[in-house]
Amino acid sequence: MEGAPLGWGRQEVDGWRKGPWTSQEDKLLVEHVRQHGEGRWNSVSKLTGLKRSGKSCRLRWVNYLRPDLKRGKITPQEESIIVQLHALWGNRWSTIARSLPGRTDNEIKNYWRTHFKKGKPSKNIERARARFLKQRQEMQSQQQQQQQLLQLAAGQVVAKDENQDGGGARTGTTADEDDRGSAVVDDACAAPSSPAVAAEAAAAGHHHDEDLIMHDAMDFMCPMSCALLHGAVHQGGGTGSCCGSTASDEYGSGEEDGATWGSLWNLDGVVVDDAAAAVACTLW
DNA sequence: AATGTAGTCAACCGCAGGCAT
DNA sequence: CATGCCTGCGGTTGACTACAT
Repeated sequence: MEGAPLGWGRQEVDGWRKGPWTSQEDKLLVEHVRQHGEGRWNSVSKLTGLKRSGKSCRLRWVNYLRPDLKRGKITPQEESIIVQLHALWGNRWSTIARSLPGRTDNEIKNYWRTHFKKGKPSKNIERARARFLKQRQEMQSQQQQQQQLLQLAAGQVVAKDENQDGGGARTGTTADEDDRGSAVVDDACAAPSSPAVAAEAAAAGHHHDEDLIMHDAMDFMCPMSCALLHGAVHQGGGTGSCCGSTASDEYGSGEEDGATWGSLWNLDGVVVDDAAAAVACTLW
């Protein structure tokens, strides 16, 4: 803290430039990525003459230069998503960022720190969070009930099957499926949107835990996600009224929100693959 | 108008995991 | 199998800006 200015005051350390990037450096980096693509960051300095470490180049690209970055303030909708996903995933900023196209983990991290870390969250956020937790609780108890019913039903089916030729009835599957409770949901999900995708996911094991988490998240966000997903997944179907409410019911003005959510949940995103989309809708 | 304070953003650091050798 | 390198992630820091006093 004494002597020479710390941090960005230092212009060069061990031959590497540090501190704020100049537009010239940005240019070089952008040009490099355009020619060689992302990755191999350590070769950037060799190929471009840029006196920046690979790490620094990557960071600059990811957080600032990437063309698909969304500029501007975090919207209330994005804020809600951040809160919900943070409740689920904690400080896994990059994971959260994947659910917010155009936003970087750094941005989200900063946003969280400044808005929620020490201060009190906005009313909007508190409401969102409370609702999320409540619904999650309700869903869990519902699933438990469902499970019990299924177990009862399974018992009956098994009894019947003893007389018939099994036929691979779903309800007669192994205990490990039953104890997950979500097996039924998964199965139901596969039907409406993309059986192939869902089947593939199921076959691959497909991060089952994360899927469950996504069930929760999508469950909560259903008012928004369903409307969109019906548009996106069942393209043109348009009758997506799986929920009582619409995206705009609770989250502000309709058209604008629709657009926002459209971009938020665009299908390039990691989160809303077909299977997850189906999950969200079947839950409602 | 000047100063202090809080908020925001960009960038760095250290660590961990994955992959090639 | 061990080692080293590269990449990605989360935490932290410092500069800048906006707002309040």
